[in-house]
Amino acid sequence: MSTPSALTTTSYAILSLLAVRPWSTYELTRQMDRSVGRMWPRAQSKLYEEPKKLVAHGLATARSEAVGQRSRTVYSITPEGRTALAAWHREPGGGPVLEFEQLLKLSFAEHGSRADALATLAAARRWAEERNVENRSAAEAYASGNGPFPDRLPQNLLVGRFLTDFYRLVAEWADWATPLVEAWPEDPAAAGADAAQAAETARRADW
Amino acid sequence: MSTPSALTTTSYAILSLLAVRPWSTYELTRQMDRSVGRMWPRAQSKLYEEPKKLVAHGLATARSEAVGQRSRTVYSITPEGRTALAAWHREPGGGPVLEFEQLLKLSFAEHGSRADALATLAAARRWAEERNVENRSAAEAYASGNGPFPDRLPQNLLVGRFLTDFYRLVAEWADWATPLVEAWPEDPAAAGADAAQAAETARRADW
DNA sequence: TTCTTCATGTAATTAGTTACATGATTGA
DNA sequence: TCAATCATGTAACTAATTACATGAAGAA
Repeated sequence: MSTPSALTTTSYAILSLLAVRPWSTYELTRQMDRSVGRMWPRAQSKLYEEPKKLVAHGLATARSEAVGQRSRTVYSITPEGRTALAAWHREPGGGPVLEFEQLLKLSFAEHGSRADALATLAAARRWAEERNVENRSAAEAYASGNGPFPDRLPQNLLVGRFLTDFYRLVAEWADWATPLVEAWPEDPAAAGADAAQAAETARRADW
Repeated sequence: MSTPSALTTTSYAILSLLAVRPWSTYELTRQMDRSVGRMWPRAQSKLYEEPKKLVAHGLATARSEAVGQRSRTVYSITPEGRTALAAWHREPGGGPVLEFEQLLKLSFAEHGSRADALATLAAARRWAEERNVENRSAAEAYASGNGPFPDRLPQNLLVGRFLTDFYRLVAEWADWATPLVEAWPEDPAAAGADAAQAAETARRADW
């Protein structure tokens, strides 16, 4: 039996959840969908693999429960797991990494039509609206004291504010960009520059 | 010889660059560092692989140039490549995907110390500052009409505004969060909720 | 009783990263 | 002429995704 592969940020994300309380794998996938996935998105199947690694490292234990005929696995953190988490928090941690395909397309809008660019902007706007719907419910629940894990409110506030402002940023950016693109000619390759907006953007970068 | 694997967003990112002008692979890596990498970050080595795939698909051609004793490869887009790009622009495109390890850590700050959390916030602040330095230069160059590819200014304006506002968001968020965390007790697990800030966050999600 | 959705997991594939290697160029 | 940096590329590895499979529970 070889040594298990090194822990990744994804491992620590799951270990962090286990430090709150024990979860079954399926419950972990739900949490990823809702909370952790907003800042560390991963596919479901990962969440069935990573806990096994945690167990191999001695940072978690697995318990099998019966649900009808089939079984499910519930994971719990160990004291060694808590030690590992504390060590992780002492390390720097990476800044935001953004992947934004729609922005990539707009960046090369001259190879598509103006209508394509407008559709892309509309999709980005919708994305922000959809994300904000659940986000708003969560924020309101917390504000009225009805959120889950009320003792974790101070931490959730930090996350909630960032995401709230991020969704807002996307929506406001799309609203700002749409009239600009509407003013383009049919062929974006022939679009002219908006000097005022370029100057304004430079001004906003000056802080 | 089997059919080459399907094109990914990364393929189209590179194809988009080739549509602007031919580039050597190394030049492509520079562009990724500077421009495209801000919204579609990929490792250098990818940029040596993907163009080969484009050639296999007939979307680009490779030409070998001599540089002293060694050779370098310069890639150009084909008419089929331009057609493929146009088709790509007609498809929806994904919304922003954010990976933010520092935020993940703060989200579970109760498993570290208050000092850890403050260090993480400071690192996020620095990250935003560093990104903004180059970003500001680019914005100012464009605003004064000295940017590269001046005919692409309208597109670059859309990207530039988003990134400018994003870096600003990170910095302002860190500035907002720091005094909150400073007010925590030594052990973040014992921190109390700031009801006013929770209410304000809910308000900001209301649009 | 059948259909749908919830719940649980595995297998195959791949996109992407890290690490390595080395020639060319330039400036001290 | 040596060191450092720029430039060019390959190989090995793995984290992550997509696709698949199937049992349980509840609704119609």
